[in-house]
Amino acid sequence: MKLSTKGRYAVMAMVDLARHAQAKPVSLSDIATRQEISLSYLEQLFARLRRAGLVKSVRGPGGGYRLARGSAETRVSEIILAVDEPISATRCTEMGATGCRADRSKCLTHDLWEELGNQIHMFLNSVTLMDVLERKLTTRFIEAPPAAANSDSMAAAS
Amino acid sequence: MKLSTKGRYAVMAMVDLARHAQAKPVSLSDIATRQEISLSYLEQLFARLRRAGLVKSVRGPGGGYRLARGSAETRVSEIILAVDEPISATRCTEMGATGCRADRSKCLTHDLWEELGNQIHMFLNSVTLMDVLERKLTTRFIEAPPAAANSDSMAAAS
DNA sequence: TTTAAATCCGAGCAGCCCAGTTGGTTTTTG
DNA sequence: CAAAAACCAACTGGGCTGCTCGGATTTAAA
Repeated sequence: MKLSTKGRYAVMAMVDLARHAQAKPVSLSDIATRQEISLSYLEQLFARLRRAGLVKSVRGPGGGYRLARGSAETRVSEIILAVDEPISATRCTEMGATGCRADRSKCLTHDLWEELGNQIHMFLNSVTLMDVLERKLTTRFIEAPPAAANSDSMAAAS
Repeated sequence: MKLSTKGRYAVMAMVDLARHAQAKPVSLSDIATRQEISLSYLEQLFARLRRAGLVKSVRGPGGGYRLARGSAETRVSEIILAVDEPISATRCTEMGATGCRADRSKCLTHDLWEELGNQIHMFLNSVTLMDVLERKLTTRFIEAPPAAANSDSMAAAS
């Protein structure tokens, strides 16, 4: 889960697409002007989205893009995974299955990043385009600070 | 919450520091060789960590760094905030308080990124250095996929 | 049938940040 | 004094991002 601005642009565009979905497909130039993203950049993003099966294209004048599935069936996580390179975090980069597990001293933080990645993915996977449109963001995660609530850090100095 | 590899290096180093904490302070060159991070880069990171009040330095031979607080009182979120530039996400960049709220059409995704940022921060804020050392990662978040469990996406194509 | 709207495609490019290097200076122990 | 360490500032190569340019293909409308 890469989580760069590139993915954000893609999500913005897809939300825009879902919002303006009608009988006619939506052209990229419309999205470009509405979202203030360069047309050519959008083209590159939608090339990936199409290959990932998230949108369908209609060529020729009056053409454009449509969601391949419904807005309630398209998850934000899919969009980001489609446009961002996979890139496995954690430094102990894919050196085989157990490569990093071998010497634990170097990868003490391995589990941490893995778990963080899971958290992010599960959150984004729980949000659909429709959720974003209707601003129904699932705040069903995390209820209260675990223990010894530190309020907001940045306190104790010297 | 920037969440780059830079922050990961800092956390790796801090975990290493917490692990090898004894009577004597830990030198950066020790951490550098153990974690395979360049010494000078570590110096830059620890300069920030020191300014943030997370570590204390001891100069001269036999010197090094110590955690300013205990490993159970140092949260991962603090480390990342210390080394990464703040950088406000969401494109509608800090144009005043209500700047982005003004035209909602452009910032349909605003709430999404904000909520995602909250999720990440809350997770990292719930993990201390001691938690990482003892591999007690709080899996107290998220219990089950919300609804219509889609297992793992990447399925439906044409 | 021509025209033009749109998707498609590939190459290239300026700017930024990351991770690291270099070359010091200061402090402090032995 | 010598050496170990923290400190400090400037610079650099490479990679990614967001974008531009110049096309080509498809196809609806005129």
